[in-house]
Amino acid sequence: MFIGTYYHTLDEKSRVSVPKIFRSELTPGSIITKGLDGCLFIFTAESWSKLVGKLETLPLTSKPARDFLRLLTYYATPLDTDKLGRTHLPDNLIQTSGIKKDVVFAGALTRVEIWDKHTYHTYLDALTSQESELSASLGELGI
Amino acid sequence: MFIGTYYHTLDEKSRVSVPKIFRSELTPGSIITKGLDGCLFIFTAESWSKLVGKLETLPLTSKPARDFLRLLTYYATPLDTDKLGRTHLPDNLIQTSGIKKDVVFAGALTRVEIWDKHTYHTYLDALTSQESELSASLGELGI
DNA sequence: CAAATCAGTGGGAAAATGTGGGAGATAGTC
DNA sequence: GACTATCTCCCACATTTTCCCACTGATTTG
Repeated sequence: MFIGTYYHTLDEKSRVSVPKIFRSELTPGSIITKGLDGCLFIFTAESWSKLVGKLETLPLTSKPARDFLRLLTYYATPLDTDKLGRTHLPDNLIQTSGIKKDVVFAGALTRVEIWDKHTYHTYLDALTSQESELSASLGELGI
Repeated sequence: MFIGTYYHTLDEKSRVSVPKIFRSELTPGSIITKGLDGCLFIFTAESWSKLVGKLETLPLTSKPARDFLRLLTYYATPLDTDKLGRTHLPDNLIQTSGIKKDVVFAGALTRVEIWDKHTYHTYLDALTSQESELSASLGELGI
């Protein structure tokens, strides 16, 4: 289970430290790819294969299904870290997420999300102002 | 069952003592996260895992679902205490709750709530003046 | 009323983590 | 075949975090 928010920096070699407490769960086989709302997703091997299982059932004839599948798979790359727990971010992932230097890792239960710091705060500010509407609408889910 | 109100102070290292009588129920696995109305929630391990079970069923494709999930998980952090019963509050929780130095722990049956002292009193004053309207609207809930 | 114990606060030291830089190896090109 | 550029691995330093100890104030008991 991934929770919490952690700040790190991208160095000149496009390396970034994976937060220490996430490492034990992000075993080899984890996949990093383009996410939704402007962030990147890191899936564990397990949650990735669950997602792939669902994607494979989508009909080839549905354009939104093809688009969604491509978004996830085109950008996907294995997450491998060096001895000190840093991973290399490919250029296409850096560009699509708008990551500059300051990076935010945020836990979202089954996945880790990576944000550019500025994008993250913009997103979170918007979220906070919708807080009451959100909690009201999800009260309907029995939460 | 958590009841009562207790005052403590945040030190320069962002540590705060958990009220003694709450500790036995706040076993390892308890989670602090952003609450509603400006306070923080401490969930017991049990109530948190119930919540997680529901959150994990939310579809990845729903924007409101992603938003709500992030609101809860991004701010979440394990409540672990040092040998003297203090816990560390991460910066994002301090900022979002407006906690300065004086902190209020308040029991709310299944959870503990943490307030900035000033925010707490402002909230409570407003509450007191609405008492009669409140009791009226609660009639609708069958209480 | 006094003494002792317990809870809360503050500070200091040691360990661990994050960041930057450098060296070596590999691959591609001229 | 050699040179250059890129990528990967490794090491060291600095900062942050965590653990431990001591003091103060309050409450309870003898």
